[in-house]
Amino acid sequence: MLHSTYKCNAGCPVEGTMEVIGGKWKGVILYHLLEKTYRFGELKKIMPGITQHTLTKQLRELEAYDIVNRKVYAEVPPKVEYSLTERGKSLEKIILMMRDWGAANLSLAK
Amino acid sequence: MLHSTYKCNAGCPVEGTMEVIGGKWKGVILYHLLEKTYRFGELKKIMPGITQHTLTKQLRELEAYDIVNRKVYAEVPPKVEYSLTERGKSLEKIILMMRDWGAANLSLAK
DNA sequence: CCGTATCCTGCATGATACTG
DNA sequence: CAGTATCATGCAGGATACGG
Repeated sequence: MLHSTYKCNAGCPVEGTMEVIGGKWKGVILYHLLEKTYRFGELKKIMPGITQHTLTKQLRELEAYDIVNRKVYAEVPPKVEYSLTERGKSLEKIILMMRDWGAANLSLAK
Repeated sequence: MLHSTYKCNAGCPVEGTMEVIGGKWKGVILYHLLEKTYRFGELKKIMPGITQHTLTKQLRELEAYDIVNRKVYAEVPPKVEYSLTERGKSLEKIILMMRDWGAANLSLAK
């Protein structure tokens, strides 16, 4: 979700943040990682709709922005854990507010 | 930005909010409307990168979510003003936090 | 001035299969 | 288990032209 061809104006920081957390699944990923560290397979399990390919990509992008930390254990079978970096944790309020707003304003329940 | 085929889980409200404000320009639009009411042409002017087509579409989507209000003046030449609804204003904190986070964490300056 | 109508394109996301 | 490699696709967003 990179919009490199941006005519910058006063609203830019807002859009910049959108680019970081604006992927289709990034909000959910961050929301889960807020709670605890997760292994790759666990994330896949709690987000049944996402494919392996896409999950990997979104995690890599979050990693590139220094939002999530990727810890690889040199074991067999492999084990990879994802957690929030300090910068990632600084998004907590935003994520939680988005959750609350969504819960209050959208009829996602059923 | 509708993802109708969603496997819902705990993170859903977050994603729901993302769908509402997650368009490429919606963040900026909302950020500007936070400040004051704008006419269509004014919005276009302060967001030089967006096309008329896309601006119209994003505004219509925000309108559909009851985030912005569209007021048409029966004049010649036509005059259309966009403002935030109450629901739109309730997003203010989120938008401002996104702005602050972006300003603090991204090197968009210059 | 504020749109809508067409047409087009890139890229985010997905499906599927294979590997260290 | 946690990925890459390929290939496919839908749709958000853009270019352009026209209309009330």
